Amino acid sequence: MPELPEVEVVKQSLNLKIKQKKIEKVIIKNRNLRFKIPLNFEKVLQNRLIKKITRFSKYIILNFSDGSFCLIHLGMSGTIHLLQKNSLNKFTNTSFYNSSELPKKHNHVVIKFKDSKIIYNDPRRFGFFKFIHNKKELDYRLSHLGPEPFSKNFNLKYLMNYFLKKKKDIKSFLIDQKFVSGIGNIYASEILFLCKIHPKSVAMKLSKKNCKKIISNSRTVLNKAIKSGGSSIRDFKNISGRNGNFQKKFRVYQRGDLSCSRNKCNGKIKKIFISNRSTFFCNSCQK
DNA sequence: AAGAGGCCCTGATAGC
DNA sequence: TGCTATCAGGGCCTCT
Repeated sequence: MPELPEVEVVKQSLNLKIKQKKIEKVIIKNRNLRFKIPLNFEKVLQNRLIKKITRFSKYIILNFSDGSFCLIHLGMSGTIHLLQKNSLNKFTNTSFYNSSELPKKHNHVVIKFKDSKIIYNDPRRFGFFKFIHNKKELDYRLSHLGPEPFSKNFNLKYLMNYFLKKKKDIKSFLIDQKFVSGIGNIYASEILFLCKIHPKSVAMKLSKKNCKKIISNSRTVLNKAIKSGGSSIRDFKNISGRNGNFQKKFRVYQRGDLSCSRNKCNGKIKKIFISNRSTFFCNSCQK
């Protein structure tokens, strides 16, 4: 669920709240995330100063002052909550998420600072925390990822060349992080709707014009989503982004059987499965 | 090389 | 009421 825009919103919030803070203590309540958190993780992070928080694709990166990093992935259901000490020295939830109450279950990781702490909650445990020693190791860890949609490397030449012998459908490539990184299942459908391209279109058969559309609409959709604070779907009580409003602007995602919202289009939104992932498109204007 | 499929996990929901 | 089945999907893995 957290795709590039949601992760970007969390990153921005973290930069406002925990930049230049020193980690006083780390508490792991459950090590069994996507990758097992090693036993020395708490000690390794302790006393490190967070210089800044950056993001690549769907990864959040804590940049420490000594050149090391902590790589964080939210998986599908990961959320980060911030608690700050009030004047009575009690922690109050000033979360990045709407829920005024901290979730009771699945609070796996706690990182404490002098006056605040962040809590990582993840019911499905598809996310992870990983300590990275230096820039070289970070680059290696992320080296399998394709360019972000915003990158100048995500250009017409790159697409045309990449698609040369690709017989698979375009929708699968949009969510393939090796091709382009940051787009997930929700935004893939939204992007193709704006392009008027059918999700099952064979990649190698796409015209230059359509490749250009894919590039520009990927950027458009993700930028709009970031400006709307990301998308919040399904569990509105707990996972709803504080400013997450983009779900209200979905043109096709989760709109199966509804009429197409495009001007003068009489089509209907259809839901199909591509590689076991739900995919939404208009049966009239997406060719 | 490319593509298909499976697995990890919990919670919400549907159907009986 | 309580049971079971299905779906949600990001990343990584294996197999052909």
